[in-house]
Amino acid sequence: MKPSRQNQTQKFQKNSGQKVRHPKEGKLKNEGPPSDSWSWRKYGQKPIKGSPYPRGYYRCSTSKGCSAKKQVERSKTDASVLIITYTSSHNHPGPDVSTTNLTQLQPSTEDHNLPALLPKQEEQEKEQEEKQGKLEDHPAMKTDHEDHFHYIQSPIRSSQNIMIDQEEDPFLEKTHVSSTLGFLLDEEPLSYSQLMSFSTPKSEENDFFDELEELPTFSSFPSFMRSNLSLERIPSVPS
DNA sequence: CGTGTTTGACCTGCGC
DNA sequence: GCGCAGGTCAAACACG
Repeated sequence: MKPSRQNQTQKFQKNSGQKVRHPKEGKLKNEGPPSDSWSWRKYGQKPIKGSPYPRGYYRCSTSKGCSAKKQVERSKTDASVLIITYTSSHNHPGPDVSTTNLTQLQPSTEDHNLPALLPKQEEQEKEQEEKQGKLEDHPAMKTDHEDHFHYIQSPIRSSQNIMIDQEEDPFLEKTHVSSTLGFLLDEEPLSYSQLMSFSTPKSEENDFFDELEELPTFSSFPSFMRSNLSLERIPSVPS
């Protein structure tokens, strides 16, 4: 039982009837569209210690019973980078993939597709990681054992690297796969086409995506990565 | 009308 | 045992 909370909430809400600001504008500007075609409902936002940017909490609203969640936060080092962490898997088929524009990606089953990342990008990404100092600790990816996997996307212009991190892998020592991974696993049918369309119309970026297309995509990706948690770094172009 | 966003408070877990 | 940080909830408001 937690009655007090409701009381407080009500109180605070009633007292501050002006808390509501610009829902859509704010969110779009800050975090940008969820790069996936699923429907996400924001249910919370919290400032993270050590990070100047708050972290947003989203829940899959595509299906009522879906427990998929995702956390969106900006990289403290690169404000232009969005780090999206997916938790839990969708227990329902993807949204209308055909309706959305994910014509390129088609998960074999209903699962997810993993974009691949070029070797070059890996190098760049590594550099970035070093800068951030966070990736250094986490090998690009380890085997996931539960339900979280991170899908990181870095600024296209700098280096679009996708890496999955399993910080929660006490069992698996950090396997340095960073050099081999190049994938983006994710349950969300999102493709680079989406990314590029939303963040960089430049030829350079296109080039990058172009390369991605040539990549062996996620074929080398174990399904474990797409299982549950993914971290994704999305280049959010600051205005 | 329905969906989604915003926001402060509350709850839980972890570290010291 | 206490404090801190992170994560979640629920009501009101805005937009399509």
